Amino acid sequence: MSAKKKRDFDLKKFLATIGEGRKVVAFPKKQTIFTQGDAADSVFYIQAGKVRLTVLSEIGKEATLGILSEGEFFGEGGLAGQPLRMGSATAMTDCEVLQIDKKAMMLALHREHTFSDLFVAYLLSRNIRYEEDLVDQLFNSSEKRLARILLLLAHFGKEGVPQTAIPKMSQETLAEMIGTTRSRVSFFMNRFRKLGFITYEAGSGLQVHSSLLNVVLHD
Amino acid sequence: MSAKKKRDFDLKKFLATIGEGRKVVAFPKKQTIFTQGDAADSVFYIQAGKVRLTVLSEIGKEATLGILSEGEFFGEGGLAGQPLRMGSATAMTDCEVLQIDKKAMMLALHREHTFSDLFVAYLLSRNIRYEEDLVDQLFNSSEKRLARILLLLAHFGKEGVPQTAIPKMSQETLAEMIGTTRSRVSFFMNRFRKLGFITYEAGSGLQVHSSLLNVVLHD
DNA sequence: CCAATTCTGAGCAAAAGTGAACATCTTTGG
DNA sequence: CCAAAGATGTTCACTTTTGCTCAGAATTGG
Repeated sequence: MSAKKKRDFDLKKFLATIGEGRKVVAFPKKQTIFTQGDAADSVFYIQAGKVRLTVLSEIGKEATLGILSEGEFFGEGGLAGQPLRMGSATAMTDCEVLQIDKKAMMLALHREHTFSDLFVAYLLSRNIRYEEDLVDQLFNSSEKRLARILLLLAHFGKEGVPQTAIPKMSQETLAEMIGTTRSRVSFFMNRFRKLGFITYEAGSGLQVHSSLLNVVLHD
Repeated sequence: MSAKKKRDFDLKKFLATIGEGRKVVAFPKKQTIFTQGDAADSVFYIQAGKVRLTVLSEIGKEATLGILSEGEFFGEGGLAGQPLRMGSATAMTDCEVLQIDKKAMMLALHREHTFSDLFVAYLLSRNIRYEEDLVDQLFNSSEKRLARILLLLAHFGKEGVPQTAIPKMSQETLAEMIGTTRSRVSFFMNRFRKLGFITYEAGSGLQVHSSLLNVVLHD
């Protein structure tokens, strides 16, 4: 999308000028970037790779709040005054992230119009996504929620293209994202496969046939 | 809260200087402020009253996404490029809201550091709330979700004070907020009452005994 | 004040979802 | 290559939730 391209360009250009208070960090796949309870004194910006955000409940159940890609921020709660991380961030693939000190970030936001405009745009889009996720939870059954997540994952990064490949992730993770159990996910995945909405052989990549799977959502 | 006081003060002062492209509008209780599908060409800021945000599903089911009070923005989706309202906003009480044209809002954000800082702070806090709502949906049973919403509503506007009065609202609305049915809400409300966690006689105001109700959340 | 509307409390059968177990398959790291 | 760890497909006894329906308050608007 051209809007996204532009954002990336401007952001990278600008972020490079922050100077003090920022650093590029690489995380290998599966590495923890921060953990629930850590001090929240910096913000992250993904330059490459995918990051998974999770939360642990009091009784040790895990939920996945989102999977973020290149060009997205995370860990911004600290800017709003949250002293501690409310969840954890893990690298799903090898990642390169820009870590920006809270103080430097706030200065940059205050100093540079363009940057602040872009950050506002990012926050707005994030708001919209959370709102949609919430609406999905309020309205839909777990079967529909699974269908929706698969469709969203399939469109990852692509624009217009009827992209169908889905980032490798376990049924357990899918279950955590839609708030149900793994056995339920397995059940629906097999149903979708039998109906021809998705394709996969154990282990091989997952392919989503968007136009077909859409049927589930609007049944 | 002093942070909130400060924000209100600064915002009001600043918002007054926008001049063109803004106007104060009064809505009587129950009046619609905008409807899902309307053009999204302005943003609102609540000066007084409470506003309810709802979404209608394809099959006509309604969900309540939030109840906002003085000092909060809504309808900001348009700033992110959404051409139409994705939900509806209704005055729950008599309201006075500031309606700001999208264009004027964007100019103001771009022009005035302080304003942009405050708006970013608002968006961050909204993000956090949505995230919490989503986590709540992913983790908790409808009984716990109801307990949480009651606790949140009880703390409306007050700070520190063990406030217990809850804005008048039907069980139907509560059901819409937590994504369950009214009869379920009725069932749990009676349970909470029998256990002494809340107090209400049909029709009279609802009182929440926070410390007791908290037990439900952490059972 | 009354009629109409809206809210509430209940009950119940049917549907959806849970949690745990167990037997395969796959992947991964020596 | 093999053993261990991780995923997946399935089953099953329970729980929870839904979707009704009904009848009795309570509220609201003339």
